[in-house]
Amino acid sequence: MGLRERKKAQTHAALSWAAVRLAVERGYDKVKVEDIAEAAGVSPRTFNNYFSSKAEAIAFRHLDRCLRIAEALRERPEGPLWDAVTHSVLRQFEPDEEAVAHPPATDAAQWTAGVRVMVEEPALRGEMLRAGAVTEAEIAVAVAERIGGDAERDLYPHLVASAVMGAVNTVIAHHLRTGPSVPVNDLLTDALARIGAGLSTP
Amino acid sequence: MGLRERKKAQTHAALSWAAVRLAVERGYDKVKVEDIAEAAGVSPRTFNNYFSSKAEAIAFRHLDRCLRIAEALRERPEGPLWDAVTHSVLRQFEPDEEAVAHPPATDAAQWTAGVRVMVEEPALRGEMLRAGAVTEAEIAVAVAERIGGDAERDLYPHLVASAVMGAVNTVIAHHLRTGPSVPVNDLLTDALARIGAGLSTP
DNA sequence: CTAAAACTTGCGGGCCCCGCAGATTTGCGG
DNA sequence: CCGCAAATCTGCGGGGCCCGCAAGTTTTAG
Repeated sequence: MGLRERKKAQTHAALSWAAVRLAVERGYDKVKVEDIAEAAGVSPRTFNNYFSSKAEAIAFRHLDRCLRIAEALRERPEGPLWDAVTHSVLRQFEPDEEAVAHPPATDAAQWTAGVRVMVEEPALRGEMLRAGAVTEAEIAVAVAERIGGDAERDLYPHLVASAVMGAVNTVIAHHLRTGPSVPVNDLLTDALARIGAGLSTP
Repeated sequence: MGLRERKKAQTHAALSWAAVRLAVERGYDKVKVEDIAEAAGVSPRTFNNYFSSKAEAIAFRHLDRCLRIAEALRERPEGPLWDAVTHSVLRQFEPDEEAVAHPPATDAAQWTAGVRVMVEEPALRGEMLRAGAVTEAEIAVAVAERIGGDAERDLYPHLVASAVMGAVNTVIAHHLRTGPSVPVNDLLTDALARIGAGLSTP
């Protein structure tokens, strides 16, 4: 990868992390695109060369994490489908090197509180759901590859993908509602097992 | 219901139907809020008293249809859960009296083509997914009521709701992709049966 | 009939997002 | 090391969206 692409990736990341941090700290609509651009060290105009909206910049962190599920699924083409799915999902909920490096500067409680408020923002919810939908399409393709189907014509891969993302989203929401009394991993494992029970390969 | 509320409901419907019709005919970003307001016979300012964004006005038709699923589910508290779910979903895909009355003026093929283009619009996708999420919450409450659980604390109702909406969304997407070669009802019945198999009451 | 409550509308303003064109930086052979 | 072509950054300008506010108008209730 040349210097050019590396710089681009850096700016991309810097912008999205800055967007998340500021929105969590101050609240979504008290952050101007100008602020995000400044925090990332680029001009306001450049912001929109990287993201087509403020919400997209924030949701990009979510998209990035979700897409790794599909990626992990591709890298694990052996074994039963639902084992691979469960493993691929769980892996994305381990502590992340990049995550701990980027958005510190607040204690955990205050941070989660800020996140809870932020994800209520309608524009943001829509954008995050869209990220989930993009991921779903990727997972569907990965599943189709694995079982030798066609993501264009068959319903089954999309059904699986939808079930997976549904379980993930539901568990995340449940976790944000009820707090960390039950480990996320256990919830995910349980949810995926239930959902997967009805979706054995046709 | 007083005159006041009836007029409000009328304006609400007029605005959303006009928004859909214009967006399908001309394309999302060639429709200005001003146009929608004019088509519904109100001032541009009034539009935003009813909807907080252009996308929301269009997606409202989708939201309305989806919410009827939860409503139907409540009205059918007897029998096995998944029978009731399947029945409630299928009912919303019958021809609709209001639907045939409002957006005519084009042949079916051209209309679906327009819809296909429209739903690609990112802002709109997000808003429609958000409508699905709102519905999901409603369904979760309905399911919790039915099985005597608590939508606030239990995961299961949300898991069911997510699975239902996932199946519905997936089937709709599949139908838009592949055309009307297979009846939607059959796809829905099949998808719900598969999904439901893993989610019998815990 | 009258007063309060609810709704509509125009105005003003802030912000977002994008097209365009000129300056700047990077990649690549010579 | 040089200089050119391509990619990128930036400022400017503008269209459009959305909302608060303060009349003006309609509906409701007593």
